[in-house]
Amino acid sequence: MHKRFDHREIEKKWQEKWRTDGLYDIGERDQTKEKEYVLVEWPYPSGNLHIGHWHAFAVPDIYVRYRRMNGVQVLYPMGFDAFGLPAENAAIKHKLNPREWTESNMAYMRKQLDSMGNAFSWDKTTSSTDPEYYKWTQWMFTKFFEHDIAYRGEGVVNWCPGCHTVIANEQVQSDNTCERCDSIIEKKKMPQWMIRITDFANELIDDIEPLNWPDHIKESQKNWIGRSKGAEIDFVLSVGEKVTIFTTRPDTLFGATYLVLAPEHELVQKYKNQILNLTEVGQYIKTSSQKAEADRLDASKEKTGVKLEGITATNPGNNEQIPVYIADYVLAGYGTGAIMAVPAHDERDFAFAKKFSLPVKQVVGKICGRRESIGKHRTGVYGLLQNEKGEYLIQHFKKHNYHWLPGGGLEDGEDHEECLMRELKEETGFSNFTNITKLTEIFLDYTPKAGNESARNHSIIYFAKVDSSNQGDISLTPGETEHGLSTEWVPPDKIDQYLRNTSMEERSEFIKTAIACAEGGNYAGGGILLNSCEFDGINSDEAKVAITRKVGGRLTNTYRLRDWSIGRQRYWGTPIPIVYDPEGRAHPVPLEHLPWRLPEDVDFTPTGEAPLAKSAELKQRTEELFGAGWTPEVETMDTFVDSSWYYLRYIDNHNAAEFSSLEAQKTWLPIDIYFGGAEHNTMHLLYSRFWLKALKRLGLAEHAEPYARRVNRGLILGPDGNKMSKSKGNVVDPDEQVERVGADTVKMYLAFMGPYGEMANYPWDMGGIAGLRRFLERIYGLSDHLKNEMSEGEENLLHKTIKKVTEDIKVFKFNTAISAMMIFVNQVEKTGLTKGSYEILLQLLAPFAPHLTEELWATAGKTTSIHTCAFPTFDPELAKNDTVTIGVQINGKVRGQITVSPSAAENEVLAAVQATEQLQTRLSESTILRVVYVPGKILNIVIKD
RNA sequence: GCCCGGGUGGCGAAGUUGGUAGACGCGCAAGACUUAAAAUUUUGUGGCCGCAAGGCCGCGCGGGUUCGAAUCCCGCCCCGGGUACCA
Repeated sequence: MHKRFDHREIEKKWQEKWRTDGLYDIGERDQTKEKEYVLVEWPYPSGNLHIGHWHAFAVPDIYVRYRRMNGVQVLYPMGFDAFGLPAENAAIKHKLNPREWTESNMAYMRKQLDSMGNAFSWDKTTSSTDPEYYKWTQWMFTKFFEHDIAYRGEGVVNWCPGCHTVIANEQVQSDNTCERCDSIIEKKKMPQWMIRITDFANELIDDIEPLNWPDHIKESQKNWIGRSKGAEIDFVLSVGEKVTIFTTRPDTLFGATYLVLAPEHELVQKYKNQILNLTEVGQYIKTSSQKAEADRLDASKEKTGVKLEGITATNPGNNEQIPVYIADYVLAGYGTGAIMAVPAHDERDFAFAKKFSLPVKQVVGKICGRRESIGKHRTGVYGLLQNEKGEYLIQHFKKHNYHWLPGGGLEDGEDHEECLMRELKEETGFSNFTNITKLTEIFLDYTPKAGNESARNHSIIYFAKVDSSNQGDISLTPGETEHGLSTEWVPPDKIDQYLRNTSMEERSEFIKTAIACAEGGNYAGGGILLNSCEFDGINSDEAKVAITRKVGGRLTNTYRLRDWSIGRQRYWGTPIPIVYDPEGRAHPVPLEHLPWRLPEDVDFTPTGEAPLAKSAELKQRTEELFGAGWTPEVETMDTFVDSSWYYLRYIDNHNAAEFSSLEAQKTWLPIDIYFGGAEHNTMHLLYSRFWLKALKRLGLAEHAEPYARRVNRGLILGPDGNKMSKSKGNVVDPDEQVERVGADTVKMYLAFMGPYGEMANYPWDMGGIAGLRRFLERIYGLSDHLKNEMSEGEENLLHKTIKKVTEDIKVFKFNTAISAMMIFVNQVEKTGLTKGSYEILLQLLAPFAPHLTEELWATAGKTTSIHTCAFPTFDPELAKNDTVTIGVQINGKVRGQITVSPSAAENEVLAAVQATEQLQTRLSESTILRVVYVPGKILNIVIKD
């Protein structure tokens, strides 16, 4: 019978002791120790800690404690991101002050956070609503304003005509109506405070590469920024004005058969008197302003648009007159808000052209090729095309697990080129390849795993010269195949999909077709132009430059990323520290008047006016400080601004003279690990990365990147497997759980659910948590099993356990670390353990169950905290196994097992297998063709019956 | 729609430089203890066939490569996150 422990008493006792001892306060930087800055996303004080907060804060605490036990000075701060909409909504609903609501929430949540027993560095805390915090948010804004990083610009907002105010996307219902008044929401351009984040777009893309982040997050960030190389080209309209379009495909200029402007494009308003169908156009503009952006871009939805009657444009390539449309698949905020439409080479343009019966003119050829599977060691794709000099471009795309073989298996004495020539002859039936030259190798975007460099994906391009006398049998029309009209280049990884229905028998015919089709162009950036006057026959990459130059265009990058609109017509946020002089010019509020306090005399119920506009005190304050006729800015800042620099305040939270000294930054930055949820992988990470770069540009920061490493956690679901929500009634209250089974159990259960660094979803399971409680109870009773002598295998198991726990904590696989300790306990409960082993187990467990282990440590007679001990180390020799059981396969199927020494040689193992009665019978009547032996893993015997 | 993830027993999962699929925990079943229950404890537990030995099938679905595939390649399906004023 196990002793049960009283978690309520133990946890309370030790939390108080740790607090009075200041055990976790970080204090000054201790230069004798390595530093580590572990950051978790600061919570919004919604009023109640939920189980997701536990998952976010208590599980990384395991790592923090582990590192401290390794002698590292680990900064693990916590604070509150306390401005935001929910406080204002609660205030409106319950007629309270947002500050009171927020502060009482923070006080309550602080108690809840304390109940975790985490090793938080509370001496470094801060909160975004603290005037000493937002003072610096404001100061940085004024610096950005002075350096033109912050500016007054135009932004697109959700405008509710009913409430007469801007509303959040979240407040827009799925039918595009306002959640408060059900009016239809309109997109509206309004003057906005903007941050010039696009100025940093290149740095934000380029600096991300060296970071120790998961590739998928880097990918998300890059995609969000969406850099595309292209060109701006001016088209002259019949009204005499130029319109600048952006295109990523200037090489297709000659295929532009119409022009499309975003409905919001300024020229539409400017020349509305020239538009003959203005009523129809006006109607369309209104309708599209009422559509969500995602709907406008939805490729599956039918394209809409209206022709601007009375206006045409001149294609600067060929001087053709082409019609001008407005269509909402073109966005005002991307590129220049105007495009040249090339239906032959853009899917969206093609769909639009089909609907409006516009001409489609192809100006590059199409992809040709076929998937091959020849012989044992290769599979690949050939693409062939011909340029104007009568040369064939042959592309061979190859993906193989073992190694890359250009063109396939080399025969004796053959080099790569000879090999490819031979195979091309065999495969195509053409015998007239006379010369073949490797042009270039392309490494596809793929990172080889360590030690396996040969396995990367290649594409290799060869030029093959062909005797031109033998081309009579190639005659097909470019652009036409059984696959229909091609409207885009097909990238290498889509070739399989494109060609999958082609059978092996058609091979020779297909490749002939491919060669013929290739008279037009190709894919992968090397296309050849058609129907483009003097550019015919030129490679499309060259044509991009040449055509842009010819028509006076400019090669540019454009970004999907838009400048950051930070103004909010809300009360509960950091006031934008700007005042306007009587002439309406904006001036930053100088440092001596910061913090520019949020006024208290405000009615924040929505009336259509920004809440701060209603403050008499703010008006008066402005006039007093700056003079009569001066007026305050009445907008507050997006809360993403507050959370863009909180990690800088943590490290210097009492500094009254600076937001964060360079000294503190040198000491603590960069953040070594930033734990957080996937929901912040794009916007928050991008904004905060930007913020530091902007500070650095102004000489206010030391580093260019804040987060050296990013780790995502999964999501905790309700017991029913759905996302927790009050309406579903599946919310798990952590306080109840802690009361019932204790903080250590809750923490360990969350750690045990699955690997921490993976973005899976984990349903909460009441039975599962009971299992962890049982485990801790067994630990509590383990001192009954103490004995003086080591049992057989105890030392080996102990060292294996230390090894496993150590290795797993380092990679945040707390689940398997716990499982290793369970295996240890399962064993020693049967055989007993020495006091030494027992104490090491407690130390291993200390980061996971800090209260219980501290209690047992004290019970064992120790007078100092277990959390100040060094983490146990293992001896690799003692952790080794002297035998290993491997699987025996026959023709790839497992037919038995055999226990051998890990270092046994293949012939020894094979002999042992042949001596085994059970396997002998299977082997005796057969011929062994091949034996594959992987030491420590398997022995596979390939036989023929 | 677009971008990024995830999918392995009844459940959470382990196992990924390709090498015995299901460690550990939950649940379930049977036994011990108990007047009984709870708690505790022992044993068993992927599915199908078989008394057993053993066999066949199994990692969302369909193909492929390989002596060998959860793992690599191609094509799909379902679920989750983000989508710029929720934080």
